[in-house]
Amino acid sequence: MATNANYDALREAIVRGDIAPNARLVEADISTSFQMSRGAVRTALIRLEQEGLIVREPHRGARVRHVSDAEAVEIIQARAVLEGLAVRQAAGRIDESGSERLRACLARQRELLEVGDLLGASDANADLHATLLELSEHATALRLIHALNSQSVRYQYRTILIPGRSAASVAEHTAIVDAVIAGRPIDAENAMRDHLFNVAEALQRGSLPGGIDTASRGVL
Amino acid sequence: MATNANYDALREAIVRGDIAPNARLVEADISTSFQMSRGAVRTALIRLEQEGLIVREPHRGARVRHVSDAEAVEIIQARAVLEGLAVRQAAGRIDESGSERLRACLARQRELLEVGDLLGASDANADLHATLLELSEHATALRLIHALNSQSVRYQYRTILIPGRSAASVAEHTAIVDAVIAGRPIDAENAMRDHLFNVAEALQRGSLPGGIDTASRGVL
DNA sequence: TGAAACAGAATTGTTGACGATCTTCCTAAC
DNA sequence: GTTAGGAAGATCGTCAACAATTCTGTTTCA
Repeated sequence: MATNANYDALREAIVRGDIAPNARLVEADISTSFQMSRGAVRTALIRLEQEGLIVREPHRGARVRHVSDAEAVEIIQARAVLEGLAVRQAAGRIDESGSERLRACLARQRELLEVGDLLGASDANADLHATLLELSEHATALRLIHALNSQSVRYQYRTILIPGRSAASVAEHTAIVDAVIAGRPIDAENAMRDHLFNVAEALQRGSLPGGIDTASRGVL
Repeated sequence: MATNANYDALREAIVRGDIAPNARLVEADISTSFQMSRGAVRTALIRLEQEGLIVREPHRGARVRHVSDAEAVEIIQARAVLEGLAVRQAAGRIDESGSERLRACLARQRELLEVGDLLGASDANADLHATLLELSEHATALRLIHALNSQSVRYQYRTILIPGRSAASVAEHTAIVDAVIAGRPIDAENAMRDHLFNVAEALQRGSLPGGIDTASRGVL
């Protein structure tokens, strides 16, 4: 279906930050630039509003929703408990092939950090989290976390730029993976919670380099 | 705006279970029975699909999504960790008026249970949880929990019917409220988690009275 | 100069009709 | 009796036009 493909394209553009926050989304403009009918644009905007990615005011059009720093902290906290739940379940059903995948993710992230490739390390970080979630097979947690991630991509990878966080990040991830592979659900959950609450605290402390909407876009 | 009111009406009808699960939702039918244009019905269905309340198949109409027992367990687990997060924050910012409201909720539930009014106790239960969430002021957790509740209302209050759960429920709720009022975040979170994970376990054990889609509808 | 009122443009919201696609049922051939 | 084929009905998806509302720029008056 062409409509769904176009919807994904528009969604990606918003999530990736190609469209500036608070910028107006005029239906006619999107219609032309994404080559879809205005009706399709309308349904896409309704879905995006329900997903929390944009806000629509009556007769005033849609804007991409601006996520404040405080809200970003809330989102990471919610991720912390949900991903904790997920890895707890993952630790209960881990097998050899899953263990291998996790070890590979971890090794890759460690290599990239040693080379100083923060961009690559961020991607590896995302891969590791995604792999853990996939192995958990907790569909509900997965769905919620995915939605949360979409809303806060701009904040997603900034924390690794904080001096000292990258080393801590590797240690924390290692603890998580070890606990999951060893089949210790409680430890896995606590490790994941500690990890993400640390990230939230770092974000809350505001010791973040660069501007949010300009400098970090596309770089992270 | 009339459209939003109609949307809420349709949403309520689905959430309350007035429309049977897996029943077909034809746009034209809804259009007549709810006295709204087909366009309005369309937007409402799109929103409801994004909320996870219905599924829409191309050219085959919409159905209210059937939530399996396994999925209901997942939903309660997710609620457990999210409400845990919320009460943790609530315990950090509780004041005298909030404490009073919580004590009132608890007292009411206890009274109703002593009288044997399970229906009323269920409502009081919901009130207590809602009050706790409101006091937490954690907008993100609140939003997610609200969405989860909508998807699993049919399972929401069944657990209190399990022999012995009602007494346990009161004890668990008392522990939560005590910890929040005393300003002990960790204890509050653990108490809430224990409470809801107990509910999840009871549900998982399958020791539930009555059928899901017939007997319990409207009774709980 | 500044503010209020007005007109025009721009944008969203709504409606109705038409086409596309799926389902169902009937018929006919084997 | 069973199955393949097709026609009719039902339903969703799309489109264009119109109505309602908001925004913007200009004019006028104090």
